[in-house]
Parts: sequence; structure tokens; C-alpha cells
Amino acid sequence: MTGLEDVAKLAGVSPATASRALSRPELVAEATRERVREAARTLGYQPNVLARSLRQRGSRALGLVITDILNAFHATLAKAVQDVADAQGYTLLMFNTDEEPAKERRAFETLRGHLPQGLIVVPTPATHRNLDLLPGLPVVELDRASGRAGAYTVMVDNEVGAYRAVTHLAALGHRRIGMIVGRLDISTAVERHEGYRRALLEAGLPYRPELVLPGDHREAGGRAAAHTLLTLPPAERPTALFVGNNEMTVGAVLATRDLGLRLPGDLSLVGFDDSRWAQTILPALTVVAQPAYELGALACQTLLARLAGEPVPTSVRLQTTLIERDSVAPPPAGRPLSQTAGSA
Amino acid sequence: MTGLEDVAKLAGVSPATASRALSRPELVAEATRERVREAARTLGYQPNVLARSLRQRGSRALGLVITDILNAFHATLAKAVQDVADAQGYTLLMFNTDEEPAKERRAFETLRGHLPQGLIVVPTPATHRNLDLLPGLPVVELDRASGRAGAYTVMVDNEVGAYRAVTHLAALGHRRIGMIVGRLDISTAVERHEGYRRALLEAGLPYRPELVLPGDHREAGGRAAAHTLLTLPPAERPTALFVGNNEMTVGAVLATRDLGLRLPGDLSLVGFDDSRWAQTILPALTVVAQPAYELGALACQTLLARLAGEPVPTSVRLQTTLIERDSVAPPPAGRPLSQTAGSA
DNA sequence: CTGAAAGCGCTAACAT
DNA sequence: ATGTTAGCGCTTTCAG
Repeated sequence: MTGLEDVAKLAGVSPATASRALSRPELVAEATRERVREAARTLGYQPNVLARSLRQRGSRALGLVITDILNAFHATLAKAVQDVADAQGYTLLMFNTDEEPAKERRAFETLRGHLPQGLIVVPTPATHRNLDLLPGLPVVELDRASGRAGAYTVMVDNEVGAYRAVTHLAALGHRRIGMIVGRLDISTAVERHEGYRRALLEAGLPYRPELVLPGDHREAGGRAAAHTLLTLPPAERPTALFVGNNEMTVGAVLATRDLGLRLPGDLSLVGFDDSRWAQTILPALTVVAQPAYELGALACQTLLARLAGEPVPTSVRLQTTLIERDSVAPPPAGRPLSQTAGSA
Repeated sequence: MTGLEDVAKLAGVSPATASRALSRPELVAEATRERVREAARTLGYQPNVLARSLRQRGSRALGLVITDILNAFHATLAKAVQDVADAQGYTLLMFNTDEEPAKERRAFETLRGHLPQGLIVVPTPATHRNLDLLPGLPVVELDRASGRAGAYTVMVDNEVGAYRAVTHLAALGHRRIGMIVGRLDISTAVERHEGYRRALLEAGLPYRPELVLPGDHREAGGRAAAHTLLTLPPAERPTALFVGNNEMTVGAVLATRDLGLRLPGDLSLVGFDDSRWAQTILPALTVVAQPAYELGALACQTLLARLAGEPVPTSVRLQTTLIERDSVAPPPAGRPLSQTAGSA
């Protein structure tokens, strides 16, 4: 490895000056600066970031801890964070938690040893505690909130997104609208559930706990939950389903196929989070779209701005968009509504 | 930050002993070892990997450079590499190249400064040259080969995979089989193309250059290429299509929809690389499935084995599986075959 | 504006 | 088996 000393020697200066010429050019005379740069170029000098970071007590690296890189939404978040970090010359140390608090804990521990400048994390239910491992580190929470006091968060307005989706269904005449909600120890699920609830309330529809099933945010969970809801007795079965994330939406669609139900004839479906899958499946799915890339980019920008000492808002909410496609229609005419109106 | 010195003080030993107790326990008396470990635990000591790596002239980190994290296949590769690296206590420095040589170059430069122990790379067409930036670094090429002499590679048997797919189509009676091939400066595309060619040859079918179109490995490119092939005059139009990667396959399916062609009635289609999309689209797609996770895991294992000085094969090929689903059928009966037989 | 010298936290000789 | 010492490559006081 060619080091700074080699460069200094070739340029005929001390290592200190060479360092300054490359890192803080304004402290060095123009002529010297150029000589050093030239020397660095000819030698193909690449600074040893380990030594630099050790000395400066902090590396030009950021931690990114996400929950599931195989989920297209999260992969998009990661890509966006990468792009921004990269553009600013930061290296990303990326970890996957698979939603497991223990893995997140290990990720934080490993990260600590690398002295990153900051962290972007998609919280698990344990992030609140695990962040104690990184005292003083600037953190931006992405997509979800850990509930930590004073945390910086970049999220989507889940409550309004869900509210609009369910209102849309109610406006079409649906009276029994089910929801597959996700894990209630994750903030997005809670908020989407609240939006669902408010939409029902404002539409004058009763909230029926038996129509609200938790899922695990994965395809299998969504499929099982949808199966349960759609095999209820005809009078109780929902005519529309609002599904709380992209993977569970896939499961729900597969469940309708298992049961021979047609979309939107037999059932209306709205998913949360758009995807190519939702766009290209037949019928194309009506969804609450999230600006995934913007979300990730904004999180990274927020973190970098904080590091630069610029004032940044503690909490940012981006808006979702209801994209109407072909999986929603008025409820089937032949279905009895009398029973349903019971407690309204 | 609590450092090794604090631990040593608390345990009543020298920093050197503390270091040994934690990193090379066999060099230290049992009692001392326990005392140091205890001290480390109570202080919540976390080693500074920067200092350690600087001293040891190499960090316990690996580089992973992939081309497109938004592609599910590549995301799966990345996940697998992560899992294995993580299990062995290695940190992954991950970079995205978007297939751009310049980005790959920057990734390599950045990586170098971090003194990684090794690198796993999905090569771009420029990897051959760019690797000069990392002289002496153990490298494993994943999914594709850069063409570097002596490189370690972990790939799929693309030639055989493609051969089987096309043979399958030919056996069903297809005589005009088109291919959307990908960029011919990428080894997988070349190999799949060779398999296509051999299958044609063995089936006694002529190789028709006009039925072979390059794509850019993305959806839009596949769609455009398929559109071109499927709007050829009826006598020249292919009755079956073999598509060289997952994203272009999506494009090809969308093109059939644009043109109102039914699968498999009007056209048979085989894609390379399975995906949930291919499984759940209607009709479900016949594909050449790749063991993506195994591929990534094996690449990381190969690299780690090399680092451990164990002998490892220079080149590993995993087999693909032809999964027959519903996008393939015999060619439409009404189509004239006479014209086609011309040069056979 | 530039150089000399110290030290970031750790580990590897070298001693004992 | 443990302590002492030196130094990884860089940046940063502190002098000049």
C-alpha cells in the first residue's frame, strides 16, 4: 500500500503538509497543494480510512439497519439511502434484522465498533431499547417510529392513507370491510388500523373486531388471515378487504384464488404500498402508494443535514396516494345487507 | 467510549493481557481470562474495530458489490451473502453499481480504503479492468464471470439451463423460437445464448439472427424487444420466446398483453430465473429457476474458505431447474410451418 | 504557510 | 502467563 508518507516524499514535503493539501486544501499554498495532488495521483494514493477515522474519532460511514431486504419496499428504501449517502461520499454499513430484535442488537453492537457518524434504522419492536447501545449517535428512524423520545422520524402518513382507502370502499357501498392489519407492535400497523377505524366511524359503520385480523407482514400470514376472513359465513363475510402491507396483499390475492373468488366481482381489495406485482397482476390492484424512494432519500438527507449542524424537522410525514385500479367495485348486489346494518 | 484500557484497569491487568484475554483466550490463564471478560461485560466494552484493523492491517469486513439491489434475484444474492458473512462475524460493506462501470470503480476505490479482507462482486463489463484497483485482494465473482485469469467464480450453468428450456420448446413442436438475450458483454447472456443455439442445432432448427434480440436486462428493454419480435409478419413471427432474465420476462409478458396475444395459446414463453411474480402471474410462467440463495451463500463461503487458507475450487457451477408451468404449449395449429422449414 | 511530534485504540514482538 | 514497548497511517496541536 502506498501511504501518505510516500506521497509526501515524492512531493518533497512533510506528511503533515501532504495531509493538509489533500484534506484541507485552504491551509496550503497553491503551488504546494498542486505538487502534492500530483504526487498522490501518480502513486494512485488512496487514504486509509481506518487510520483517518481512528484519529478523527469517527468514520465517514453511516449505518443502515433495515428489516427485510427481500421486501421490494425495503429494498427501495435501501437503494435510496445508498444513493444519497454515496453522492455525499459516505460509506454505508448495512445490516438486515429480519424483524428480529436479537439481530438488531447484534447489528448495533457491530456498528458501534465502526464508529459511524449516524444511523438510519427501520425500527423493530425492540429498537427503543436497543438504541441504548449507541448513546449519542444521531439516528433517523425510517418508515416506522420506535417511540423513543426526541427521535427523528421520516414516515408516511399511514393514518390518512388507510383512512382514504377505507373511505373509498365505504363510498362504494361496502358495509363489511375487513382489514388485515399487521403486527400491532409496529407503528405503521397501528396507524393504518387507526385510519381504518376512523373511516368506518365517519362512514357510520360499526367496527367489528372479528373482521380485523393481525398478520406477520409476510405473504403466508396475509394468505392465512384472508382465508379466515373469507370463509366466514356469507352474512358475516366482508365484501371488501383492506390489507396493511405489500407482502400480505400478495397472500390475500392468493387466498381469493384458493377460494375461487373473483376480484372485484366477489370481493374488493385495496392494498397498502404499490409494487410492480400490484400493477401487473390481473386485475391490477387498487393500492395506497407510498413514495418509497423519496422516503429513503429524505431520511438520509435528514441525517446528513443533522450531521452538518443544519436545523431539521424532528418528524416528517410524506403523503400517500390512492391509486385506483381494477380490484375495487361496489359490493355484489345479491348479498344481504340487512344483517349487516344491525348496529349501525 | 469505554476502551480496552478501562477494562484492563478494572480487571487489574495490562492492556495487552486484556486484549489477549478477549481475542486469543488460549494465551491467558483461565482465572485472568474470566476476570477480564467480566470487566468487559460490566463496562459494556465494544472493541474499536478501526484501531484493531489498523493494527492488524486488515479489517474483519468484506466488500459486496452488486449490480442492482432492486432486482429480486440480486437482492436474494445479497441477503445470502449477508447471512453467511454475519454468521461468521464479518461486516459487509455493500455497494450498488447499477451496471455502471464508473460506479463500480468508485465502489472499489472506497472499498480499498477500508482494507477489506475480500470481495464478492457481480461483475459489470468493466470489472476486468477495475479489479486492478484492488491488487492482491481475494475476490469471488458471483453470478457472472469477468473473464479475469485465475478468478474464482460461483455461477449457474447458464448454457445447460438455456439449452433445456429451448429443447423443451422444440420438443413441443415449435420451429420458430425467438430469444431476448441480454447484453452480450455479460457472461450470463453469452452462455444462455450459446445454450439456445445448441438446442436449436440439436433440434435441427436453423439459427435465425432476426429472432434474437438484445435487451438491457430491464423490463422496458424486454418489452420493446418482445414487441419487435411479435409484430413480425405472421410467417416470420416466433411461436415461442425464451427470455434471458427475470426483468425482461416481465417486459415480454406485458408486450403480449399490449398486443392482445394469449399465453400460451398464441405464444409460448419461458423465462430465465424464477420469481414470485412468475409464480403468481396468470398464466404462471414456465421458467429456468436458479438457486439464488445458494449461489450467494456459496460465494461467501468460498471467499471465507479461501481466507482461511482452505483449498477451494476455482469455479463452481450450480444447476438450474426447468419448472414447467402454464405459459408453454404446442404451437398454434393454424400457423403455417411450411415457410419455416425452408432452410432446415 | 510548513514541520515536528504526539496520539487515536489496539495488538504483536520482545522481554521476563 | 503477563507486562513493556512500539507502531499501524493518519491528523492535529504547537512551534516556528
